[in-house]
Amino acid sequence: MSAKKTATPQDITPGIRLWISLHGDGVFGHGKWQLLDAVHRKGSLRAAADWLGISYRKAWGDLRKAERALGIHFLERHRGGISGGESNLTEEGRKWHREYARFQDEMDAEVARAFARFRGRMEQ
Amino acid sequence: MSAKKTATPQDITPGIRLWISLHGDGVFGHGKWQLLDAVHRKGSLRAAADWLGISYRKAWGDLRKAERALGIHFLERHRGGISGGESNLTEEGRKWHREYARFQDEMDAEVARAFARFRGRMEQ
DNA sequence: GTGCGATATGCACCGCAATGCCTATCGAGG
DNA sequence: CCTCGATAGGCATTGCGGTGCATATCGCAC
Repeated sequence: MSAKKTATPQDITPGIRLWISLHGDGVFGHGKWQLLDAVHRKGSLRAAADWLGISYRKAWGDLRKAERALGIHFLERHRGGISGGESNLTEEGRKWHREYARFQDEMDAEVARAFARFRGRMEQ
Repeated sequence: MSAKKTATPQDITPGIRLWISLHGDGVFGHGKWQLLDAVHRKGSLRAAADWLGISYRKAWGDLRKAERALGIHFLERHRGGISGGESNLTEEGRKWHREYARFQDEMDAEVARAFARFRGRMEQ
């Protein structure tokens, strides 16, 4: 082991959380993106919630909040039918899903760079 | 008013939160930076807490957590004396205070740029 | 050696957001 | 027309971070 107590160990990592606010409060972030992502691949909000390990109640509430705040319909919902119902991303939903991911990815890469510089400055 | 419900209004803004983790949990972020900042200009932890509008209890606990986790002494504490005591940033504390601010500033600038690109992609 | 005000720390309590429980409603299919 | 499973949503509960309270210790000045 390298043995030190004062310096910056290797398991110090940067954290970042991004979101999009309307009038100051967050209405879309990583959690809701994951939800869109899960719906996209599962075909229903319920299956998406189960897949993510969160309650349907929360998933539904979160999505509603985002849709109301942004005035966007992310999902095309269908109730009833033999399967009980289903949900899929709308055209605009897919667009958000795709572009937000890119936004997040760009920032993830950037935080790694900025943190490396920070660390460089600290260790001299 | 511009009148729309589906598009992206002008008061949609990006949010970002940065922090530094050790073994996965955050030990230093904006809150603790503000604390260092307040101590720097006030000269005591108590005055800093009052200045920030948080309880001394919390300020003290937060700082202790960060110091223990990182193995760094941010403050040089003095108990007793006619004034009761005081605290000031150590050399290393000032360095963190300065460099973390730069790290944060760089990311703030970056998120503005990335979000502008995101918005540009969305409105076409 | 007494008083004062800040550091130091445990513990009990409180407020609010997240979590979960329960119920209603919908509609294709048999 | 009844079943089934998912959407829809009200409402009770809980979990946890922050606040407050209490107590101890320190050391300079008087």
